[in-house]
Amino acid sequence: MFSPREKETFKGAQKGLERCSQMYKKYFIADLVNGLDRLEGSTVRVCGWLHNLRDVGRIKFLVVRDRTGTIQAVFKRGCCGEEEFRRIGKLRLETVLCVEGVLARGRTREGVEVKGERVEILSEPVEPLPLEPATSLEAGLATRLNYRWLDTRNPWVNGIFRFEALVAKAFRDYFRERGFVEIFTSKIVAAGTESGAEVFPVIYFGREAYLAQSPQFYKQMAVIGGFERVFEIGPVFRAEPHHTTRHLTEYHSLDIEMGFIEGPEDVMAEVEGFFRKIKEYAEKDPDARAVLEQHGAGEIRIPRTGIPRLSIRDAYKILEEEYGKHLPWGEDLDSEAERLLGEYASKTFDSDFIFITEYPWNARPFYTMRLEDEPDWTTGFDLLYRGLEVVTGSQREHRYEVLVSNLHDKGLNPESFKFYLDFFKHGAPPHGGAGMGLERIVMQTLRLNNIREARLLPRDPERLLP
RNA sequence: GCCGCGGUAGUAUAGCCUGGCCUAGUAUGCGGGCCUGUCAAGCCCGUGACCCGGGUUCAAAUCCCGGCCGCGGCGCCA
Repeated sequence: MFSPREKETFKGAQKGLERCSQMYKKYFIADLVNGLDRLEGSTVRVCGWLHNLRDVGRIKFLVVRDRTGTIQAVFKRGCCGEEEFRRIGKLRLETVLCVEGVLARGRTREGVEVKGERVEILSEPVEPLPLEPATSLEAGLATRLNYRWLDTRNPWVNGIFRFEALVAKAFRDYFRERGFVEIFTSKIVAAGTESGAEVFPVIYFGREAYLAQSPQFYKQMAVIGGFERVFEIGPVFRAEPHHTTRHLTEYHSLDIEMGFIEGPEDVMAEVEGFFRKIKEYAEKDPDARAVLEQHGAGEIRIPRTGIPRLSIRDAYKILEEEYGKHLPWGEDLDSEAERLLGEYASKTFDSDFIFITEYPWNARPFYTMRLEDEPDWTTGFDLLYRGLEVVTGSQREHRYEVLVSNLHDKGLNPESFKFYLDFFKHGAPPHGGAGMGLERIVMQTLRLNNIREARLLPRDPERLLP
């Protein structure tokens, strides 16, 4: 804890707080840095957080930070009253303030500085900082998450979420362009989507309900309901007690579902188009480029000829022959196998991505369409991104009788899926779709080592706050 | 859920194996002082910690047990 003296000092700090005379912030710091030619010599107002303070006696340097960058303000003795000047040297880090002064060329990293004339304090910390944004990456992730509002002031951290927003935009833009309609489905549901997976129960006016673990059934309903092609960005909830670097109990799913397809290849083509869109945006958008650079992420590699496709049966062979890893025929891939196949794609195809297709029936949910002549195998596919599963999709079974028999085949009772089966009774086009993990895409693109980094407020089996 | 490792000032760490020399070291932050161009500024002074509970022992940060939390692996998944 903080010493009583420290606390006492901070209590006093609130006195003498100035009223803010002018709230609107006209320029971001990057605007000033980039607009030097136009703005040099004019009086500007820089608002943000006090990132650093270097007091060299009769000259004081304030580094002010906002979302877009940092800028140095210089205060020399005589710039303002003696008392004011003294007070500037005593400012605490992360004080929210506005500096007024003349924008000038300067011997700084940015090549710009503000000849400070006045400091307006908008808000001061009331206790010593538990985490310093400038160096928050030196702290453990748990500590950083406990003080996320300080952590996200760090540009490296903030960049993750600006990039995440761009991925979401790429998703919306791409699928709208492709004729998909955005839908918003309920997250309070009466039954779990896929048998076996853990759900969070909620009490719904005295009845048992669950948080949706996937919009799967509803996006299919929307296709059948005449929308033909739909997409959704929404939270999904999984009550699995994972302790790994790639699982969350709540994450954002990017879902698509499309009608009138010939096969799973039509879905894969759209998924691939979306990842090309991310690549395009990441390379075009200056902020995204800066974030990728700052994270040392490197380029997103998608072969010109297309993302390679590999049937899981061929994958078994490659794992056996190239890596000496044996998986029983018809088993799902484990995480090591996914990592190895990612490596294989990188080395063989110079690709960060590889589609694994025709997953075995016993590893896929009942609504997956099986291959016509090989019912032990399905139209189900995964997309591995740098060795991690980021997308799962398939053609769905749209024939009512086949769905019922598939349920039986899985040992499930069609009665408990009646509400879903009813969708298929009145004309359902052949369709398919995919679900993608937003945080996983961001994690892989920026090469983060824990998915919690890619989630503003992560939830895991232990963490429920902040 | 199972398995492994861990928990020391606000933060990050040293010390733990081999109990006593720990009045718990270091860096940074925080508080005070000096300094006319710093840019992870520098220098001086100060402040502040052994996760919780039980046990072993003359003696526990150190050894043992339980709990909570953290990091990671597995299963499962996006």
